[in-house]
Amino acid sequence: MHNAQRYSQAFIPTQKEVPTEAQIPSHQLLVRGGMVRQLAAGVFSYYPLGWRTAQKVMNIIREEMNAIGGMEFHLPALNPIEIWEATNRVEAMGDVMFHIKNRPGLVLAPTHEEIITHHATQHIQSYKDLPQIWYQIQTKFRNEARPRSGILRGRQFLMKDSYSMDTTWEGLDESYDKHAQAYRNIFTRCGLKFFVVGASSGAMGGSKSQEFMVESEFGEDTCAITDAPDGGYAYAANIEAATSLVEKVGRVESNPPIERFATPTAKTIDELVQQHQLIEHRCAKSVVYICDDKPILALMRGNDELNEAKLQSAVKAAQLRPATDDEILRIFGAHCGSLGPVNAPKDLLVIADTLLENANGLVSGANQDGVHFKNIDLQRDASIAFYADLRTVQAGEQAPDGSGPLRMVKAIEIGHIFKLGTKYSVALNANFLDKDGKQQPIIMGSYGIGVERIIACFVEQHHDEKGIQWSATIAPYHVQIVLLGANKSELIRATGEELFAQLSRTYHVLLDDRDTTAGVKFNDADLLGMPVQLVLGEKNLSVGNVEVKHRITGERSIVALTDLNALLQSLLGN
RNA sequence: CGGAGUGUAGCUCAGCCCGGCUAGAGCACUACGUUCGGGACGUAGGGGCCGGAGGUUCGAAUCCUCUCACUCCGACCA
Repeated sequence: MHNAQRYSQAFIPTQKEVPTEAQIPSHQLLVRGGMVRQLAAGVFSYYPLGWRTAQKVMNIIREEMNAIGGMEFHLPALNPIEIWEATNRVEAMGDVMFHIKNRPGLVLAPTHEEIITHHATQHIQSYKDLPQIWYQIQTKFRNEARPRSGILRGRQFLMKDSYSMDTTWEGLDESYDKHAQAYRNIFTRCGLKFFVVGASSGAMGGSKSQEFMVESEFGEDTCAITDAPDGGYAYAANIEAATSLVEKVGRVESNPPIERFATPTAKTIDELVQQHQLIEHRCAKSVVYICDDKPILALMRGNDELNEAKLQSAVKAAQLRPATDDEILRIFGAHCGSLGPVNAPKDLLVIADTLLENANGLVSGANQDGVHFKNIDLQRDASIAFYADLRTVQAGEQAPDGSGPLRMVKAIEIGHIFKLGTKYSVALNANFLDKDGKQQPIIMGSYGIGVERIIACFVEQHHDEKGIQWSATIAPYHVQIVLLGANKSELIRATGEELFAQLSRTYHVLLDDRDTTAGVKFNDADLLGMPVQLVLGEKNLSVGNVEVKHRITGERSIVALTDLNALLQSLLGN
């Protein structure tokens, strides 16, 4: 990478106006700083400054991947469709996969599990060939229905993905853990504040998976987190998995027999509570879902919200959806305001949230319009197939590890690690001979990082009203030298040249030698956001001093030229 | 893919309802001069198929139809 750049010869098209298509700060600043430019929806050109940062991020990734034994590949974006058909993913991807119109046998690769596995099939023969970690940092193509948020969600994007291949499940665990640590190193070196959550593996197949997340109001996932005293995160979980410490409803001492009562105008829990002076937590709400074509009644505490993902894993359903009003009427003979676990249809699966475990003294619908039961004892009066955690946690509840009240935040996924298992190796016959001469499928893992998301998330986390505040690790340049009145002062010109030459031996330096006013240069410097600005002006320089501005803290100090190197070292950590 | 909105100069926008001289402003750009430590000022300039196609009309940036693109909300999201 070129270490020394004169601004007067560079292509850095900055602009004052915020582009209308850019809606979020990172997108706005990257465009205003002349780093990226949108070409079409979800498609971006990287201009030289933006590309430098992208390359620095990719180099950090590369170093950390190499450190865990990764081998870098360069794989084709054009893929034969047959390979994707072998794993059924043409169908699974559906519209997300780009197909080539005038060459129907080819598709654009949305990821590379198939291609990697294909090459493994060709070359991996023996357990002696394993383990391997293969990775690539390349452009992927996904026909997103709605690209948005600048480079956060595009139709073509830079992604690092790696694939581990092991002979044993223990080996997979090791490869997975290596990646988990490498990812922490990568995001930390890039200067991101992030957290890790467990995740469902979704359509990828496989078992364990974790997502690396960055808190952002522009995120597409919701997570429950608690803050740690050190400024990091203590507890973190996707809302689909998050739990909290909430007291169970439990049992009350007096346990009279079940009793019907009329509730003609109570259709909701709130109305029920209000009209009949009940305790909300002792009302049991019935929610009906159709899970793989079978109806299921899920019993929730009061106004607790059911989480579909939790329900799905509790009943191990491939598909599920809320039952329609018609279906409910047909199944229960009552409308949805009056459903309950007592006298439920015979073959109906009834499950309940763990907060209701063995509770009594409950109120719930009687499966007859306008009628509820009170004094329900779930042990005595209902037949609950099993209890499971089904409820969505609420902000303010205590985290399960006791680390404080939960905050609900939006988050952006910047990395994802999976234990894939043998899905792809089996489908594509990627086998090896073990020590006993037996053929076994390779045990795989798959690990992705969104390169551009790192950049966008970094800018989201590190900017002010003037511009970006790069960390030294991924800044396009470390130092921006601002020459003031160089056309009038030989001293400034000469000193500038000298510093430029000298500093670029150690740092990446941008020399603002343009013939323009100080204000323009200062504002561009703040917008571009190099961590250190060196301001060379007549007054300071005439007594052997320069001004050093630390972009991140905004701190300025006047130092003697002779002390400059020491200060730069402390600011840039080099 | 459903709903909403926007397309006029490199960028941000006005003009459109209510059709009418050569289509405007600010920023940016060019030249000259004055400025020169926080987006300076003056003077003079260059730059437009008013997203595209069709229609209505004596006349369309403006009205109608179709189409394309982009943005937002939703659905979707390894």
